[in-house]
Amino acid sequence: MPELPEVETIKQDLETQVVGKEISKIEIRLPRMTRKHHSQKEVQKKVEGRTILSLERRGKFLLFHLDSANIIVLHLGMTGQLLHSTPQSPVEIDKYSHVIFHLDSDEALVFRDIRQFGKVYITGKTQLEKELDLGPEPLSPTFTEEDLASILNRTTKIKQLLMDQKRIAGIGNIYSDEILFEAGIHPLRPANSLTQKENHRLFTAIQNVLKEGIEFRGTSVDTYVDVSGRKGGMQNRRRIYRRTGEPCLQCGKPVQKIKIGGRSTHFCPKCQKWPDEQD
DNA sequence: AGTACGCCCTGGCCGC
DNA sequence: TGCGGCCAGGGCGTAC
Repeated sequence: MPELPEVETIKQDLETQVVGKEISKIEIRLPRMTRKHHSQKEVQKKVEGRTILSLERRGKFLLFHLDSANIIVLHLGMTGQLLHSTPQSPVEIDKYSHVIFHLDSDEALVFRDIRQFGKVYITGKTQLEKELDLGPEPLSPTFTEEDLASILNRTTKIKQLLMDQKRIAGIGNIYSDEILFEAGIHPLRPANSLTQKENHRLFTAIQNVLKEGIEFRGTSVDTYVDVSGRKGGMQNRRRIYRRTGEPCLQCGKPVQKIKIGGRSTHFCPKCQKWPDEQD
């Protein structure tokens, strides 16, 4: 599942490879991937012949700023991949290759997505933020511990809150489990029950875990690969996610799995306690 | 308004 | 070998 570190890795790689290049043609092989409010022709008209001026990541979204008032918005969903095809290493087009951006000099960006939860659409600069409707960027220098405290001011379970894109952008199921383990906070805790000390630990864990994810080029626990088709390295540094039954790396107790809001949640029952159980 | 939940989609895995 | 059933889950629409 591409979350903030995976999308950031893709963005940084692509920046050096496609900025300044022209999109000669967009090939939409599965029209439902461009759902939203656009016809295929409308998308083609707004994209074809345009140059990619810059890339940006916002939460789990990858944004292509064009030399017009428009922006290509891309979300990789659960199983999405964005592969850079070059004449030296061409990408094979298969039944999961749903959208292809053809670039100058026989290059292309291939949007592959097995489960089709991803999407790509065009929007204008002025309505971008309103359409994305995202909370603050956790790795932004302007994001403070006080900002986090104000986000936590509600009864929602902390795990669900960390995954709520409207409250804080970019954290999904893998990194929320990793962050809560790192902070020593039980995933079922009401967000507003965290002490100031725990709030501080959570803030630090968010920064550290996400930065580590970027440093190790993302988590390839499912289908995630970078623009060259290579796996990340963060799955080997996972401390809790999908380690059900395995010993906790801190205390040795078996890692437990529960469902929260329909999502599998992994935690250590000893290291992630409720406050009144703490010694 | 804020929260909860079913649904979309497909491959992989398990048991019979 | 084949097949039904279940699991994985981000975000969106709908219901309360």
